[in-house]
Amino acid sequence: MTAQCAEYDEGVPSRSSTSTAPTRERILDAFELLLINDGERAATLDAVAANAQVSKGGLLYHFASKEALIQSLLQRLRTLVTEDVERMRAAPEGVVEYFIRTSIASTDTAQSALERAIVACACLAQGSHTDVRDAIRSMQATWLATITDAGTDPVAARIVALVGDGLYFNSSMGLTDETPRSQSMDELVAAVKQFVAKR
Amino acid sequence: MTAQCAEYDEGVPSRSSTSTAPTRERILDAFELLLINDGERAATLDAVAANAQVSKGGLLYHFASKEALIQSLLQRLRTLVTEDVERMRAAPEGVVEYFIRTSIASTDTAQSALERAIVACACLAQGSHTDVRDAIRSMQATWLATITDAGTDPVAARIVALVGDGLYFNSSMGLTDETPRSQSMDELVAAVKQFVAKR
DNA sequence: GTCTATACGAAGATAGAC
DNA sequence: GTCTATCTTCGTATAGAC
Repeated sequence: MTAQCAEYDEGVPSRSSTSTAPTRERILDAFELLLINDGERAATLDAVAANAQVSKGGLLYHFASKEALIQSLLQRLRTLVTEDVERMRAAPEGVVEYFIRTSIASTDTAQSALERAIVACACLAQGSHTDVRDAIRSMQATWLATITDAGTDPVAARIVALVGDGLYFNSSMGLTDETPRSQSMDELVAAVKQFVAKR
Repeated sequence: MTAQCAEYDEGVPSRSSTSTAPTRERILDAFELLLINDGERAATLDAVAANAQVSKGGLLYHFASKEALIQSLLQRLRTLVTEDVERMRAAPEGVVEYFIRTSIASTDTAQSALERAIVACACLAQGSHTDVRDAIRSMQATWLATITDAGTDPVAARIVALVGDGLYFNSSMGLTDETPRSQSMDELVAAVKQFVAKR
């Protein structure tokens, strides 16, 4: 195992994925963005291909079917969650603050890649994609465990987790103007931490 | 205005809407249930018609287009929210407890009708239905105002609202086995109330 | 690896019979 | 009010050229 895995310009599908990233990644990014911005219904193979700047045939060379596209997105989510939990465990500001702040749109590259994957998968989860739901449930379980492992009271941990879900719910459904470093976020974080400390 | 408005067997589309309710309501119920259980993609006119036990032509007599169907669902939501806020304001257990407990699947008829409408609309809101998003945002604003009007500290109110959103997020996305009177709900309510009281 | 062309079914909507 | 065609467009997927 050498130390490559260079990741290209990964995580920055800034301009509708007109990036120089390899086709496969560009397609996955386009799929993600379509799900986030326009919902499952709009994320058709045609639309994905157009946004990734390949033909439908080109897309289907990389992902043999729509199902394959979904599975790859799920795989991306799982990888990002694993990495995130490690950062969370190591966070100097503490697990709770890290969790709350990263529950809304971030400008940090690694973090926002995760958020995009989550919101995109949440869109798919509303349909009857059992495996997508399972992945999200498993992610939530991991978060909850990480919070309680850090010594947080179980009920408080549950509330923290729900606040995070609430933030995702809002961001998966249109504009939460909020940024992770806004004043209202600071107040929210302070209040939650105060609550957790008192239990 | 006489005191009819009998509502038929409204609010109980228990068995896939095989009810005796008038066709229009049966169709709307079927649309709602399809959105909830199988997502936006599955809620096609064909599927709605089949579940409401009318033909597609019959459906389109009552609702001239899919858009009309959506608008009627939105109207139903707005009506139910208005009624709910009145109940919330008058709730003997207090605004906060009422809000938290009614944020998950209820067996109460009036309450569950609202929940169904919300979850169904949340599914639609992921697409680019601007008006659906607006309706949900307005509903959230009303709730938040009701909580703060009851004397709750603004930051605490925001946390309460987020916990509610989190509960909806989970229930809009698959099984939260939770019931409004389970032990874990009692603990959750107690903890939230304790937090609110201390601010 | 990427494209064009095409098959085929599904989804929304219309027309008109009963 | 409700039904059965029928039309059209869209979405997924395949075949085969470059």
